[in-house]
Amino acid sequence: MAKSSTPSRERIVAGAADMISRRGLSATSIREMAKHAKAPLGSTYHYFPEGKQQLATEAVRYTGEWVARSLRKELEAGPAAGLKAFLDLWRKVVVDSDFHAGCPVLAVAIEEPQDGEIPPALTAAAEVFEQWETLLADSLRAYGAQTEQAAQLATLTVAAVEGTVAMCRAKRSTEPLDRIAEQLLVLIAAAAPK
Amino acid sequence: MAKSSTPSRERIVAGAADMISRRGLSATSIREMAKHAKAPLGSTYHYFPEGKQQLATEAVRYTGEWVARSLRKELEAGPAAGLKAFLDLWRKVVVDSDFHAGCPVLAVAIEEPQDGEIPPALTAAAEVFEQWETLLADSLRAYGAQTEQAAQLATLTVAAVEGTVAMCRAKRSTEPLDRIAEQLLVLIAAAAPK
DNA sequence: GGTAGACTATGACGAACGTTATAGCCAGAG
DNA sequence: CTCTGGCTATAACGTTCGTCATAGTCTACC
Repeated sequence: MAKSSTPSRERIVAGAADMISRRGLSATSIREMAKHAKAPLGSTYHYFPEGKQQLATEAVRYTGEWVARSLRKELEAGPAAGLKAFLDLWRKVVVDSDFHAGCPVLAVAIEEPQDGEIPPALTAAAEVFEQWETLLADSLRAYGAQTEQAAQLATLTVAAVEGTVAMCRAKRSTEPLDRIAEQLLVLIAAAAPK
Repeated sequence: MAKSSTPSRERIVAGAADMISRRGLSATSIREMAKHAKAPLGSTYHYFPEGKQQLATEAVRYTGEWVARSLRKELEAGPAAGLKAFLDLWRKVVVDSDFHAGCPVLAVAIEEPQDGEIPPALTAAAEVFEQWETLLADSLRAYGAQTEQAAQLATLTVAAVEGTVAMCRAKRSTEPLDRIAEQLLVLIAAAAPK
């Protein structure tokens, strides 16, 4: 008992994140998530008793932490290095999946809440975006950027990368990523001189 | 006969674009699209015999042309005016829908092709992005921007706005749009001085 | 006024959906 | 050994999905 850290549970979450990033939340069925993680369907409802919403929420947070970890590490070398890592990470996701996968956080963010209630997965997506922005903005400020400028630039960076990943998938090319990389690197160099 | 320009057909396409922008493509059923346009289900298969994919493709192109029209008009006053119109247009979509609607082109762009085939709706999304970028880039060049710089800035703008619209929905706030607006306006003013 | 062809109404098809229930397995504690 | 409780296996529930077929209505021209 109390042995709730079975590798099976994390495998389901990681697999769910991958599938959501490819097909979107509502096009991904719980049966497929289970099969993709080689777990029985019953297990998903055992680990995630609140069903699909809970699984989606955890997948978003899982991705958020995965990216944040890389971001935190590379930002130690300054905001430009952090941005490069951010760009490379998403480029790898897109290329390795042959333009099939993207960002699961974005995929969840654009699904409409149909009740009056705001689904927890959407709130989680907002928090993940906020977290990424804060990491970037803090680093920019630490390297000399003005407070307001840092916040604006961080938002621009996260939004542009998210949008560009989607554009790369549609165009089946990484050229959009290459283009915004140049622009963002210049911007960051100018805003955070030291 | 030959009276294929019934208002009913366009109503279905416009309604489909709206619904796709809210819930994504696969979460939007043909039955709901028909009901939303007050058209019978049979009519959708009469007007769009290739089914859901055709309807999605036309919805993407419809939105693409709607935005391009506004863009072309406002860009006559220069790239800064065009950008402002682009931002305002999407801000209006997000606010008027109480953060429920976004961009249907983005929604279609992030759906995985499950066969080896690339669905026509995805190709249409790529073309729409390309069209918006070209409109912006041409205007930037006409006002003095370098060729390469103009292309990069146009891609950054479209991608950032698309990503920001999604962020605004998740956060239920227009603040991200306000932030990137400032940054992009400065960028464009610097790149296209006259 | 009759006939053709554009549109609508209705219902059905198999498949897949999210979710739940129940019975079985199989480790470790007593 | 027995027993408990975490996990699995299997089947079923009601609903909705995309798509198709068919019969009916309506309108515009000859």
